[in-house]
Amino acid sequence: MAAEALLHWYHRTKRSLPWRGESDPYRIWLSEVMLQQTTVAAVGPRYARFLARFPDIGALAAAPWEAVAAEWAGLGYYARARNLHAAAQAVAAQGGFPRDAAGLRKLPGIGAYTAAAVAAIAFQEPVVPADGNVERVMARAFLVETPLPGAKPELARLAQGFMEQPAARAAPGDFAQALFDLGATICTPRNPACALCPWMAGCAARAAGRAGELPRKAEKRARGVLHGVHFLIRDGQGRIGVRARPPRGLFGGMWEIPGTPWRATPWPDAEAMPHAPDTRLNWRAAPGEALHQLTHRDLVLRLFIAEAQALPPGLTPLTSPAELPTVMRKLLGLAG
DNA sequence: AATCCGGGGGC
DNA sequence: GCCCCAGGATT
Repeated sequence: MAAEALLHWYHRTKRSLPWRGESDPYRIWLSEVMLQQTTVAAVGPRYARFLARFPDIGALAAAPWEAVAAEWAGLGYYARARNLHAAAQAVAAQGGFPRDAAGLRKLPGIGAYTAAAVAAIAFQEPVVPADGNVERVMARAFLVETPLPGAKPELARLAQGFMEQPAARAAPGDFAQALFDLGATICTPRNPACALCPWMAGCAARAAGRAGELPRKAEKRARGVLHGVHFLIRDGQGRIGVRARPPRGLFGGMWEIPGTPWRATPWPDAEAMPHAPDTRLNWRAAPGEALHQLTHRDLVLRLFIAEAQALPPGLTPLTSPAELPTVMRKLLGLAG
């Protein structure tokens, strides 16, 4: 496979994306973090909105956590926001971004992939970031039968091997993004459009008629169920009370409607009620349940509602439902 | 190496 | 319903 053929295809067909053509490492880094396990379509509007609110690394470093959390709400994987904030403060204290992948890798929230992506795209370091797209392209091009995630090191080595070609080494950022585009538009997980692929002639999986079967993946475990009961308090002004979740774990550091812990067995009302912020209020059950699917869990949440003159101590009035993670907005929907 | 950590879109 | 997404941290 010739790097030059891929680059030629890229320059002819590349997607127009908001972070393409940026050279500011802050903007490249932000796009890479937002795109972790998150689709291009979902990131697009959030990327612009985040930059409008935090236009540079100094603004992000100086912002309070609550502002960052509010901006990230709904995007998922909230540890990304916490690490983004911490990394911004570290970078600001250092006077700027580390200029190579090894230095970037030390920042919170930056792993092997993101370090390589930022180094290649922002600093033209001759490294190839191996994301899901790149792994898929390599598994097919070289007919790698080892299932993921075990095959990751081998696929990353195969990808890095392209940097031996002068055309790739001359444009590491374009080469990385060309691989992303190839995986996203041609070498797709299902029904790859091999006839349009610039690497069709050299692709081993294509020759074997097996492109659609690769990469192989280890079998996944079954999902579990978690049950919870939450308590919505409205004060005299119609405001609702929220509290911050612990900084680590599910929805870490995000606002939540107070409630029971989440556990595998359902909560009977009598057992849940002591977890109400004020057990003396007149709690009534909202109809139905909020169902929310996570990667490894199904959440089943019920809701009780009460009115109070003032919010109990420990609760904060919610400024806007948009500052809640999606699961909490779903729960709020039960209140009608 | 396995598990945890969100939400959305495609099929 | 299942799969996947410009993955990282923790154990």
